Amino acid sequence: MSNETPDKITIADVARVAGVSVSTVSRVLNNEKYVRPDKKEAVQKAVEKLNYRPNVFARSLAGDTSFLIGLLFDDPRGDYLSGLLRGAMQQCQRVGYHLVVELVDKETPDQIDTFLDKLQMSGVILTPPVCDNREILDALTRRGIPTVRIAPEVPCDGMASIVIDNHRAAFTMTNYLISLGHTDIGFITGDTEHADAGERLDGYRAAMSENGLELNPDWIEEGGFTFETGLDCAVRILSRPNKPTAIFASNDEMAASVITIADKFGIKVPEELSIAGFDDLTLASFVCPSLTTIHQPVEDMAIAAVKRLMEIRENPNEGWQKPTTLGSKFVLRRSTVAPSS
Amino acid sequence: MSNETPDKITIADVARVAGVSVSTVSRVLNNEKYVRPDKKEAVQKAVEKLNYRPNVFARSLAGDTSFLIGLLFDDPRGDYLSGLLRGAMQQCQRVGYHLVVELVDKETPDQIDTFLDKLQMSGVILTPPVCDNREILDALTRRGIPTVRIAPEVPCDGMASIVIDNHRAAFTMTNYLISLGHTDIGFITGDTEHADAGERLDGYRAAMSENGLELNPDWIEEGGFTFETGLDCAVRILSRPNKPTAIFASNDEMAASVITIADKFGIKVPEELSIAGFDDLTLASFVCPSLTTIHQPVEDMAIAAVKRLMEIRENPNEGWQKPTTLGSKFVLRRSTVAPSS
DNA sequence: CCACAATCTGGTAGCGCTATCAGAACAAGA
DNA sequence: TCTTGTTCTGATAGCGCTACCAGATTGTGG
Repeated sequence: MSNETPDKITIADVARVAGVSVSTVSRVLNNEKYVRPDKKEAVQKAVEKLNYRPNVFARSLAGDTSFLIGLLFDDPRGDYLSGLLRGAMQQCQRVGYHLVVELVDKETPDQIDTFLDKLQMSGVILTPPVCDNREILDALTRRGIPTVRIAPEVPCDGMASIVIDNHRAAFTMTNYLISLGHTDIGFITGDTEHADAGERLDGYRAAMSENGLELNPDWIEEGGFTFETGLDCAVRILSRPNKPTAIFASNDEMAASVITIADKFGIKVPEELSIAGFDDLTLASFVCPSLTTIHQPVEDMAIAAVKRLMEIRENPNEGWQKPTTLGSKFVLRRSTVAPSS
Repeated sequence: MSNETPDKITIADVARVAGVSVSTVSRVLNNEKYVRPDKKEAVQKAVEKLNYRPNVFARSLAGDTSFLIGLLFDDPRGDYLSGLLRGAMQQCQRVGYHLVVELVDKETPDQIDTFLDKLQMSGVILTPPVCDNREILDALTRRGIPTVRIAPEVPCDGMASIVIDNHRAAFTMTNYLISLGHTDIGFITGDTEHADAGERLDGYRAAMSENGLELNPDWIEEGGFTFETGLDCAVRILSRPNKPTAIFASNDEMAASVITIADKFGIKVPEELSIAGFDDLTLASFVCPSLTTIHQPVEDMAIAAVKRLMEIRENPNEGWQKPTTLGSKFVLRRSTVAPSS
């Protein structure tokens, strides 16, 4: 009846079974050099046989790595952030690390110090918008903790980052709309504070000018990456006497706003107005018509972040500040067609 | 220039400053009794002054708690799961614990053993559908790790759980539809494997019978909590010669399916067909018309889970198997109106 | 053959904390 | 006064592991 707790197996047990010293076992576990192949194998066999798992706490206390990676959030909700979480978990699992998540509350900024001091993180991943929080960046730098920022806005010396090719993606989307026959293409920007927003706008501009199309300032509105701001922009653009035949919104939420407003204005989508989004949130498939958009490889970005962290650990003195850029993907759905005229 | 790593402050430093022994400091830190108030205060002052943070690894290694709570996911995406994550992070922060998240991969089931052996979790929170995974439940039970399951389907001896009042909520919603004047009310169930699904169906049934309304089996279809299964159910119900004037779907995704299909069939929503959902996902506000639904207190459930874990630690021998039930909230939006006839 | 380096191996001192024990201080009753 | 119990305090032995050092073993060139 009594299902006793299985005896704790320590490194000493492994050493005994393998017929070596604890030092040697430790060496094998940490993949150090200077271990003879036969002993290495013996240790591995013993580990297997005893089903031994090294204790993270003891390792952390004695050594300098904790095998813990911190993932800092402002708010984990939404497709984007939870996609990052998923990717990070996957990759951590693969490399035998563990993910500790923490909310970064604006009201209690020094909690980050507590967090970093209590758990000696091996590395930290910063998600937007936390990745641009100066206090946090400083706290991390001060402690010399390897850090990777995902889609940061502002630059930060010597910190690695993972970004996507916003410019190219926006360029591709705009080009696609032009290739359908659109010449009157509106654009709704994101929050201009955000680097992504600017890059997407630039990509749109580049495609327009490269195709000899003029930008009509009446059709370019500044949104804020939210459904509400998108509504305002859509109203402004679609209230004008001359309307564009297509609108490219900087993200899916704002594209959804455009659909809503077009509906209110009695403008048929996509027949009278093509709409393109960016991000490929789940809502992009749900809205009617479903959104032609740009799919961000969110999970891959998190995976890349963890990989980057491992590289930094192994080679701390490289120049890691150059961002890693991942490619995005064009997704064709129902919200874009050739102009009707 | 050189921003030196701040000297590590240990419990010994605190002891020296406070003029007591490390034992006493430890006692204060762990809130043990048998410490004179004046010494306690001296220690607290010293902690404050030195900005001391206890090292989690040392505490875990020496003691029996790790101050880490595990949150196990099948997939963290979607409003529901990321809401849980947010709640759990919040509450952990409040009580000075930390959240370690892990993906439970079906392909590598023994990874959970590794996980549990490596990091001695103080407690574990199981999210659906992981909370019904037998292997994991066994692994946890075997180790005697305090566990709380969120919205579990199947019972499990001696394990705490957090649930919502599905029955009452479904009853309320159905009653609301009836009060509008609907008598022909269809229902789309969730995955029948899931306990939630059955309870919601029962709530609907109870309200119908209590109001003297008969159930029309033509209008009750078995879905699977997904957008796709919802589409099928909607098609089946709305293809019938006699259609209901309202459909209550067991979750928002399936309610969204009904909107889509009604649209295809040329049925006006809500004028000709009222639609109610359940869960209050973000999509409930986005779809057109926005969904009248039941809001689940997702974050609160996670908060309750962490609290429960703390209670279990403090009082391990209580009967914790009784589920904690949280109340849900009726949310009125645009998808439901009185029948037109 | 030796000298010297390169490659291995084991012993052991902690990492920072808690658990445990022995004993001090104090209170209350005989 | 001396018990007896209760409250309080400090010394110290680890928790399981890695870092470091000292020594053993092997390889290489003169």
